[in-house]
Amino acid sequence: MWRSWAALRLFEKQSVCLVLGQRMVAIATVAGKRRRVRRKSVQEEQVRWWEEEKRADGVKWSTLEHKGPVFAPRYERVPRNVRFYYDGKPLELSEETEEAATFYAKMLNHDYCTKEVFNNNFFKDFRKSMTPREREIIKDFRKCGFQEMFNYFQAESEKRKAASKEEKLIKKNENEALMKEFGFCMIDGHKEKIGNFRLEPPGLFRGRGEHPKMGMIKRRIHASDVSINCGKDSKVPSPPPGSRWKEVRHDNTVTWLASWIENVQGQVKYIMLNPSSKLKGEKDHIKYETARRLDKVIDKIRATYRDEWKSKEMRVRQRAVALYFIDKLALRAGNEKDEDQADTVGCCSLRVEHVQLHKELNGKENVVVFDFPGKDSIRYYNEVEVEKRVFKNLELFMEHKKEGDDLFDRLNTQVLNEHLKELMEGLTAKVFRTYNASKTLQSQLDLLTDPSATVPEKLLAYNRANRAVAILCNHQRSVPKSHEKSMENLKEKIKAKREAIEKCESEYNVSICETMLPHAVCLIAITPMQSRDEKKGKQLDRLRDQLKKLELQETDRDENKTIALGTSKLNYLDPRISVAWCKKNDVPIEKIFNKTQRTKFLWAVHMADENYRF
DNA sequence: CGATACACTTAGCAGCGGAGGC
DNA sequence: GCCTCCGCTGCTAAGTGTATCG
Repeated sequence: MWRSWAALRLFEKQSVCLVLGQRMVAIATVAGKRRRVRRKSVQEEQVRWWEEEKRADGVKWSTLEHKGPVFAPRYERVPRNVRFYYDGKPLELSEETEEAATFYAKMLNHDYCTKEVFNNNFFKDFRKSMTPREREIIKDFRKCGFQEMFNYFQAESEKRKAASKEEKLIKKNENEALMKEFGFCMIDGHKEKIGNFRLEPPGLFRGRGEHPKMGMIKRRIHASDVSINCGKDSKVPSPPPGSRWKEVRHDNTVTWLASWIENVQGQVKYIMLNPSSKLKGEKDHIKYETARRLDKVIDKIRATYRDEWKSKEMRVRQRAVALYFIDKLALRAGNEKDEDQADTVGCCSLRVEHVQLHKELNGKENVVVFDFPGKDSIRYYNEVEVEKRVFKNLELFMEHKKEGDDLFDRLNTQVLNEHLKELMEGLTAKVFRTYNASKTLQSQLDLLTDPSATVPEKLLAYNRANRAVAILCNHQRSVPKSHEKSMENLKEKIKAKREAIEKCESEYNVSICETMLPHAVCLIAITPMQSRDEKKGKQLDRLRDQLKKLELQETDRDENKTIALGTSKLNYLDPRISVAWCKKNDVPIEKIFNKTQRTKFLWAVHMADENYRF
């Protein structure tokens, strides 16, 4: 029934090996029948944490040992003939200044360099990095010439691409060696993959949207900036020769291995484990279990907030309307933000200019038009028909307010979350997003899956269900540069395939006619004739299959051009729903989860059978 | 009580490598 | 065998939410 169990098992093993960083040799015969997997060493498989007891509160691990982070490669000066120009003339720069100049030069063909804020911020920091003499000369950004440096880096990049196989292999091996040494840690006796074991290299800060700090220089991180977290009795990672860590601590109530403070925004950055790790997997599992608990009380919560639309207290009304938006539209909570960040909002931080009320719009009544920059400055635009009571409340909330005023002036995320905590243990605003996303996937799959369909058809159904979630969560992407072209190519291919089918059909008909010749003539030839027919018939079937697949691909790609499916798959959809769907519908899991996703969701593959329901 | 610090999840994008078409 | 293009992966910014501070 489940054809791919064997394949799935194999995948698990591969994933496990990947996680453990072991070498494995898989031998496959030509027929693919005798498949043996040999391990170099017998080591424990990945922790089956989902079969273990939960740990006492707050403590995240007992032992933790690692090698510390990998530092960014040190700066190498550009060749002497690659020069920075000022006012049309070459100008020799000190090492530090030159490095800063290369940050900008590398981005010369980027959109960022057309933005005034970016250029101003860069130039300000650029001047800070200069020697007094340089600062005396370089006073006007418009007189700076980065082109030669830019050309140099382009050429270097071309060179790298054109490198020989051997050179590339050497690079690859070096990388793997680094990964092997620094990419893993030992935690509670198990080897686990680290997520980001390299410190962020210096460069220019690339904020999203209209970020006031874009273009500022993100400085190089040294050992003296880095805090290390590891087990008390473990070997402390060694800093580069001649340097010391900022601090070494042994805090087992947190999950990070190293941290530093980034200079542009003053935020703490961390080195943490890969999503495949027990620590992350457990947390992920809990997240979905919380969302499932919400399912049990959601009717009551909805009834309550509808009731509260009528409350005497403005505070309660606002809370109830906000919660309705969060539930119905999957809006984010909307924490307050500082002035020195891009101006984006979520539910609680909506301002009056972000919503428009229409008694009637396009044949719908009581329409609220949302139009605001959300996370990552992605535009949220939605025309929503709402209950009359909500509409009336919004009119009330907006009374006597001007642009820039908060829509929900008696509400913030802390207040909202405190209220939610009363309704259900562990309930916060973001649980609604997880809940509605997973719930939507489940119901859409139920709706769209035809059990008798082919695998490609089922996959289209799955993608459409996934897409419904991505739309709900407003997971957008910019239309890929190559979209137009790739659609054309696909159409071309489809045309060609149709022609091939026509051709094949006519040939098939001819050969059918041939077999209808008088028996006597055919007797001797019957075997070859039949096989030729069979061959044609099979070819025709295959071509038709291919055509169908292409057509499905066309639909899928076009529907997907501005929608990103990955984010919801990775962060919002209970993977057990997908696993169960695959098992039930005989779709190989690798058709919907790539290798990374399978490693991250290994727990779900084990936990869910075909009857799992969210 | 509001501000700030901290920890951790969620997000889109760029660059790269390898599969698949010619 | 070469080239194109597409998906994967790494990167790091930008959110959420709780704890702690003053």
